Amino acid sequence: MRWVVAETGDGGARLCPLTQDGRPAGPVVRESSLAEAVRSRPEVERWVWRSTAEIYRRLLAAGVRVERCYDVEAAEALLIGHEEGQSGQPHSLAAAWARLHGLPVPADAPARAAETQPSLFEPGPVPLPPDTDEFTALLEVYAGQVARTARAEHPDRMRLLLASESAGMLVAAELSRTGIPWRADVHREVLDGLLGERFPGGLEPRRMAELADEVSRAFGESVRVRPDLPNDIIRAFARAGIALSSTRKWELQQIDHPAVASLLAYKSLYRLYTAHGWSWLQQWVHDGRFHPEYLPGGTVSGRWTTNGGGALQIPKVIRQAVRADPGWRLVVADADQMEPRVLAAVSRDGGLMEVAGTGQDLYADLAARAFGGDRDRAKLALLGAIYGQTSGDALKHMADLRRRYPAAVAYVDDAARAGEEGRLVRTWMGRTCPPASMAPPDEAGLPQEEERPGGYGSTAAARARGRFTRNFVVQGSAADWALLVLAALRHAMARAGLRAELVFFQHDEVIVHCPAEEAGTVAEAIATAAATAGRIAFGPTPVRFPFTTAVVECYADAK
DNA sequence: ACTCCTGGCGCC
DNA sequence: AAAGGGCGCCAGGAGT
Repeated sequence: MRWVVAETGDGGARLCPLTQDGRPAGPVVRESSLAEAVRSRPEVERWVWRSTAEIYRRLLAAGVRVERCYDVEAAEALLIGHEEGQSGQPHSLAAAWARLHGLPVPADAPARAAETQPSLFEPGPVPLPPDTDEFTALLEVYAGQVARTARAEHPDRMRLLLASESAGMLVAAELSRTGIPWRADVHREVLDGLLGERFPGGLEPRRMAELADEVSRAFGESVRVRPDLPNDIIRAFARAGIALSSTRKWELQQIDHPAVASLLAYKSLYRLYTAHGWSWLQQWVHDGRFHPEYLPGGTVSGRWTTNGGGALQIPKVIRQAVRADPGWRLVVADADQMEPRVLAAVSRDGGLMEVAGTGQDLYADLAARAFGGDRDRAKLALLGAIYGQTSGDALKHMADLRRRYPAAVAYVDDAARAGEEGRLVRTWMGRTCPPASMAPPDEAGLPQEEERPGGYGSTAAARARGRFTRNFVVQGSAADWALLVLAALRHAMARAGLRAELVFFQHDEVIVHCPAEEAGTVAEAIATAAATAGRIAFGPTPVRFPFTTAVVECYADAK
């Protein structure tokens, strides 16, 4: 049975059981401790509450684990996007309640700044009107959501999406609390080795200063050229007779000039220094763990983001600092060619399903069947189809692909056309892209083309939106599937009573930290979770979702 | 002092 | 060889 629970502000809670359609199925109980109220009711199948990030954080701190929940604010975001194409509209309980009653909708609270220490000025939830209590509002909004879900385009898939988004919220809260094992001493060794020693007074570390000098010298001028200022670099190359439109790496690599090598080396170190240097370590790693704050559904496509710490952009060289505890291992598992396999499953293209029905390297298989054995070309073609690439050999490859896998290409082409015409697209489970009017894509620098009324016409903006929606249906459906993997893995690990802990998630990759003797069981659980997720998300499908799994002591050794 | 924007690059 | 989708983060610079 489902129960709804709301905090009362004094550490207590109000709660009651719910009927199938979301109305009270018993008396409302008031308890003095939220944690005790939940802990003492293990028979509750799913807890309905306002916000997992807030309530579950407190429950975890009190040592209370929950198996399933329904996050009303997360559900509101998905439902409002599905119904009205208003992704990004306010989705707080207060906003949902106001919409229900036809009242002015309050804005969401601003995103909390990333901080390692709790702030004195936690913004807290968006307040309800003074004469409305949270419990009542929660009941009304939830019952409304149950009814709205039944009216979705695919109610069963929408229910699944709401449940898995909520599961993601539970996983995120647990991940943030657990953190990633992080050896600050190893991290410092890497920094010392690559960047050299630091000097007092906020100066650049030695190696960066040396490279900056080399860059200046290579231009052979008396003026100093600062490699961290793109304008400086472009002007210096211009004086040397080389015209650049930017200082991007791929553009610099094209030119022949003695400054290029040092400049590229500097940029690489600069990046490391600013993004994952000593101050990052100081700010984010405590007691041997890195605790990023995960935000499930932080992107429109359903991928997660993190708030501060850049947890989803950990550079390869820094991964040496991620080490298992003594006697423990890291089980590092990433889904093989997740997005092409998802495309096969959602488009139901016969040929592509057949290729994706093997556990083998999908690109190699694809290459053997359609690209004369050229794996790189096959990979490029398929990713180009998903990303909307239009240049280079992409168009020629698209033609090959379209002949061979017509339904798959038609699926993404349809999504692109919908986007260009200003329509909405959805993932397989019903996550919906933002409406065209909200975020008109902007292709700065391109000549403006005539715009037809009522849409983008065939402008650069229209094509950009087409690329976005083309990608959305694949990336988003993959994100939906990944949520189900996480949920299934979480349940399996809990059922098995392991000491293993999930410590990292990044789009198509999970890391589990576990005693060495549990590693085999964990690896099996991941494979099972992947298959389960595929079946639940897409129904019966020949498509397989293999993971590459490595059992290592150090994250850097996984690939 | 602050906020916002941009360039660049890390990850998927 | 060339530059397509989603992000976060940092530093510098412009604007206030």
